[in-house]
Amino acid sequence: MRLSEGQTRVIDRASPIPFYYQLQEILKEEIEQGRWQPGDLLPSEAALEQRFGVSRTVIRQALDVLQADGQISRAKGRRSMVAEPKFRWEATLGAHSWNQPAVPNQVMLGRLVDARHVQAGGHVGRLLDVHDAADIFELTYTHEVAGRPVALSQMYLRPQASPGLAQACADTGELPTLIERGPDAADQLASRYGIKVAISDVTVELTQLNAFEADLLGAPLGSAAFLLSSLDRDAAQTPLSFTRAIVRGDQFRFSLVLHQRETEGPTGTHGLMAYMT
Amino acid sequence: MRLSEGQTRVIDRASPIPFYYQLQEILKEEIEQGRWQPGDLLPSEAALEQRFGVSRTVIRQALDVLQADGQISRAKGRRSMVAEPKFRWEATLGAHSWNQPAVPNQVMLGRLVDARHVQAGGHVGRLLDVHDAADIFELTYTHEVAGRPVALSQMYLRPQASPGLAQACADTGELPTLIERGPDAADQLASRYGIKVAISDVTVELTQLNAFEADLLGAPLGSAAFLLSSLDRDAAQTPLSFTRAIVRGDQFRFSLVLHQRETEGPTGTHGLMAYMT
DNA sequence: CAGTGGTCTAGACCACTAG
DNA sequence: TAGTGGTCTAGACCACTGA
Repeated sequence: MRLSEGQTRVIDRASPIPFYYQLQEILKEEIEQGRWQPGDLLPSEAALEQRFGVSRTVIRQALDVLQADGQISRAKGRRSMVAEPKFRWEATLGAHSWNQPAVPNQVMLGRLVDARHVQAGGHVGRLLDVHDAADIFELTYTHEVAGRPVALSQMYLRPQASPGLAQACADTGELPTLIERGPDAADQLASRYGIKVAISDVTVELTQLNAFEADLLGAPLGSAAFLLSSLDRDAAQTPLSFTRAIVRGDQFRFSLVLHQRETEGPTGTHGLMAYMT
Repeated sequence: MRLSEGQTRVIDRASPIPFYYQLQEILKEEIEQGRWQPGDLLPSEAALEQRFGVSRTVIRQALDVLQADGQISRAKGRRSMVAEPKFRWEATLGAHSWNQPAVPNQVMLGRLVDARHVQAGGHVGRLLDVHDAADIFELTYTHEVAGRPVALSQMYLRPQASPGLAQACADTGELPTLIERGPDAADQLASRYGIKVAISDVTVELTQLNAFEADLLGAPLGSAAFLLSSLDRDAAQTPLSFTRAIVRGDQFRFSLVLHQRETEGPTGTHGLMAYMT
């Protein structure tokens, strides 16, 4: 399957591999070989129909795969574009704790877009151990890097999370105005109300964007994303807050540096998978 | 949009929301409400065409979304089936190190399916700092839980990773036979050759299954998956091995318990997202 | 305005499953 | 063998983009 420069790979119509998958492989390879640079426009779907001699359905199935993989971005009325590489979020996990997380050379901006009371009923209320009639704070953030929206998070906060917060709520009956719209609302909670998280139970899974999420993130409906759920407790195991974050899978990857201890037991240590063996 | 029991939601043809997305929401809700249990067969695509009055294209777009989200499983010749819930992989991340990872109440079986020499050229060779002419070991594993294949990993190992391994290679010129086919190959490396990993650089991103991966995992081409890449180094920063693992996103989620230190700095502590703010 | 991608229809053929 | 999902074709209309 090795071809000299300039030659054009074609779809093998006798192959059992579906056309759309062969096509997706061909285009991915051409992108990786630099035929088009990030930001360049791909040929139109009609042009690809001509070049490969298949129907538009096949062209679009192939582009669907490339898009979900983060290789291209598409928008109505515009030709499809080769995407910028994914952002990378880094954290170092040493012998003691998390340390120096960052998106290198980039600033990730969190922006509070909504703050409100919600009824405690349902899943979140149960997790936070708040009975049905009571209120919970819901704080909605968007997160962007280099102007690109990459994530969306919703934090659900118990009014009883700290004495300071409970007092402020009792005084006003409202979400304390100290939680202002801005990038540092989470820090405000920690510094002004003394909310101390001791244990975070974080779950990472894959999902697809629903209409609300797709709209806020400017991404297509149904595209693949990370779903991070985190239940935070204090040292006495009392639940404080629950956070649900959606991170665009086509824009982001996570990177952890794990420092192993020499005194470890016999468990496998070759990468994360070893722990699953 | 609240309907009484037994009533059937229909597609709103005047809505700007695409038919396939409305349909996917309807079916997801019916699954979550228990209209069908895990293992039950959904109506056939033809029956859904009849019920909702849309073309098969729309039906299939909707089922694509549900499948990628892990809600249903599909197979040629058989009706689509409501899927079992995702597996959950757990680890506790304490003040000191990883601890007690597990798939609760389940055993995850790693099985070595292939072991061979490969040329060092390319990406992996550069990462492992091995020059082009030399060989690298490639160990391929599959991982399954409760009989369901959920992951696939390939470990690339430097022959120079430890004096013991280098000696064994010099003796035989082959992959030492001590690495036998079986679930404990990674442990063998640690215990028999004294390979000590000090630092693991793990990257987590989203990808889609290629033909090779889909075949080994018995999953559809192009379905969403986690891609874990791990570069493992010893205490002197010398690269030892590189592992690339594919974990089915429709079958798996990861769960971490983070124990925060009281002496932490001012960084936000409300869940993982706080580190991104 | 023409070009383009997003969505939808109505068909077709095939390989696979299960009765 | 009948039913089913996987793939593919050839059209259509729309909303949006950019010249």
